[in-house]
Amino acid sequence: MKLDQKDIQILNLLQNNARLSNKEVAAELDIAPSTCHERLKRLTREGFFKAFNADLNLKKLGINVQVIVAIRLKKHEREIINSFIKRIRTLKGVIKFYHMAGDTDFMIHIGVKDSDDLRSFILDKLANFSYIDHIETAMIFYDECVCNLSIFESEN
Amino acid sequence: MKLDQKDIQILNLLQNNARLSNKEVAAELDIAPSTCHERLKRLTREGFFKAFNADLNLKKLGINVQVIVAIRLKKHEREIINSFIKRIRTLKGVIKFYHMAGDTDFMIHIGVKDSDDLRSFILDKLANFSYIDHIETAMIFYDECVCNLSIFESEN
DNA sequence: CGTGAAATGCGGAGTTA
DNA sequence: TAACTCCGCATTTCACG
Repeated sequence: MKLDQKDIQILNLLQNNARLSNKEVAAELDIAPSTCHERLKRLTREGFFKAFNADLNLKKLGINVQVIVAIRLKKHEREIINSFIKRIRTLKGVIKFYHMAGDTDFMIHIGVKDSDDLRSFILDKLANFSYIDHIETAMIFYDECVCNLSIFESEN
Repeated sequence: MKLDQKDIQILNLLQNNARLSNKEVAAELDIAPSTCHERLKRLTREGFFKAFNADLNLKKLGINVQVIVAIRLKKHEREIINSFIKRIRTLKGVIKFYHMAGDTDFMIHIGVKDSDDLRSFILDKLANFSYIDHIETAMIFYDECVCNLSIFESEN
């Protein structure tokens, strides 16, 4: 499917403000709400959006510790990878994970209440996955979604 | 501010489906739309939402290469960190970044069209920041937002 | 719960090939 | 004519006080 400039503008707008109403998007693009609505529906139908996420203020929710846990597995068969991913999805505290090429197989971004919870996360929840070879934890001072995709270049 | 179970449900719902209408959220919680509307407004007013992001299907946008660039700086004065963060925010291709404690100072999640773009990103855009000591790049096979915060534990 | 506003779907107009 | 894209309008549905 071909995207024109208007489509790209819609994607770009919603990327950083996913709760904009159709009317607001239309006003921004300077087209009629009905037109905008059709485009938005089409983009959704065609699968251009993977999800719409609310980025919560974790501090206000008592989540004061954020870390990246880097994990190396002993084996890399697809089956083991898949079952590890399934496991990750169920673990409370997981915010995002990356399956990587290279020395580290997985990087998991987790958020917990305090260092006790972190300890429990790693020792009780993670380390008992039998194929884990190595775990390394690094604290996050600050993280930010930038969402500055190169396809939106022409708008600057 | 105190959050009750309904508030937490609202946060949890919107976290993974930020474009739900007020009516839909209300139906899910089994409360009146007007009640839900007030709670949602209150949560917004009190700053529980940092942002609402659309998670785009990067493959469909021609962004075929995603990597994590791990960066170590030569110095760690606040001024240098801040100016590096400012720089990161302007770079096309940046999706998310983490400011870390430990050996690596920054991890930047970037998405580009192909390996040529990656090369250009690192050599032309990144490496000319004078305080960079070391850059390491690792390819992302797959990444996923899980958003499985521990405060939502009680709902399972 | 009522009012005003927005979402949604349709027919038609303008454009291009 | 056929294929597209947009808009205006009418109806349903929703936000919000």
